[in-house]
Amino acid sequence: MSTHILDELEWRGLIAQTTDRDALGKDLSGPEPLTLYCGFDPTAPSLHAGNLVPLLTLRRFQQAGARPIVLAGGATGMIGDPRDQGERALNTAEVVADWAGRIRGQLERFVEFDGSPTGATIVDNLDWTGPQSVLEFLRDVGKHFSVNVMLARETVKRRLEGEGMSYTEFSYLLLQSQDYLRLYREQGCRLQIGGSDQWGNIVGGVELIRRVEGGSAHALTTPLVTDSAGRKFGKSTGGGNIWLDPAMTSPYAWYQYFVNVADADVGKYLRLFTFLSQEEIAELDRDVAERPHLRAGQRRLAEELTTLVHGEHHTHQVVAASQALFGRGELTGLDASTLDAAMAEVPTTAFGLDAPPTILDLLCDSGLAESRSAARRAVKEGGAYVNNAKVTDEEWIPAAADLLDGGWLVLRRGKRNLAGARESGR
RNA sequence: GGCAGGUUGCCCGAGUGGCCAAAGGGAGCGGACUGUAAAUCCGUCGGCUUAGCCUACGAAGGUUCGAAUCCUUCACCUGCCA
Repeated sequence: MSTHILDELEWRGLIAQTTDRDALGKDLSGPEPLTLYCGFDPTAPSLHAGNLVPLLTLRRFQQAGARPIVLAGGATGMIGDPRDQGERALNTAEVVADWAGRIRGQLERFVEFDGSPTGATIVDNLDWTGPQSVLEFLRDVGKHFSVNVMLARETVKRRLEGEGMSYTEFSYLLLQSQDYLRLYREQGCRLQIGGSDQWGNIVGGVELIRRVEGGSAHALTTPLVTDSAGRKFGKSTGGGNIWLDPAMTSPYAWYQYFVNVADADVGKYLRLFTFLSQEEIAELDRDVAERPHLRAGQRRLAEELTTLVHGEHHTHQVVAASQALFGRGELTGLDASTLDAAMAEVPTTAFGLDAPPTILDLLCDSGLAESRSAARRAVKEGGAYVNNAKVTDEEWIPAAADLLDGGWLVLRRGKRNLAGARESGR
């Protein structure tokens, strides 16, 4: 099984680069489970869909008999990995700590902590980086890095050609390299994986391990996922990232994002993000090619990913909600419990009929519109609906007769952005 | 430390005294067409108590009836020189 993991990953399109592949394959099929790690920096309060690529790869390795370590970057998140868009604004220690805690909670859900030889471990690099003194760091780690080599790195070169970069960000490589060295020493970690933008940082650790310990460690990166139009995966909905945190991206919105994946991308995404077998995926590929209007691939992809992130219960609710609410059919036939369940998956707001809100208020309060101007625009453009009926008057207010079972109004902006508003009496 | 150039809306980028909430492009959003797809087309795209007002062109002052545009100081970036 474990000898095939690399072939499996290759088939799924999950390998961007690796260090000596044969050596890695050999280590993976040794008698002991290979220990590997992947780090995630808290640059936001939640992981986003793109983070799933390396994270699920970690899980695939675990299923293939390796032992995963997930690392929350409480320390590295304070510094910021250099990126092309320019110098990052530093977040306060409190914010980073808070985010690191949230992300840690999310990370824990994707690998098994069963205490077995392949049971996962979770660590935070702040635990060892925090207490370290600058002098220790400079002597023990810094001494092994050549500035000449660091300057030759692609990200660094691009930044130097542009707006430059601070010493702080320049040092990021050393921190991540040190993490790898630590885990190599203390946990026998021999492989680090990450997104393809992490290649340089990972290899930095590989070289540090060779210099300091004379040991050999591996690097493997997953590709940056883009859609067929070249857009970064997970970025195109709602003007930003789609997040794992259900408070930031509702399970319904999450499901809808995947249901809407373009035909040209479904096959690729099924390989990258699901644990379906090659046979199952081949069959879905055929369905997409022969009966595209059924969207079988998209539906399966959306279901798999919703279950993975939000659990089976939410998947059922979200699928039911989509069927109940999406058809543009009559909503008056739905009973209160169906509506309650559907509305639990989307943002909601409450109101009272004694002081009825206008359509603008409802759109804003429910989060369907970011501002009153945006709400006005939605109405003007014919993209605002209540109970599947288009609302064209900015002054529209709900009447008792508009309420569905359970006191609900189903609000919609555009084709697929849903929210609920509930009459709360009083 | 000196000299030169730069800092514009989510991003890129035009704009050198009024016609500038700021050209153009991209992204986003809404609509049409479809299959909740792609491509294409149309519209929209700072905020608000929306025929009006407020906030905005690195920051703070100043000149002017009027400033993104002129002046001063500051901050940051880039390049050349030391």
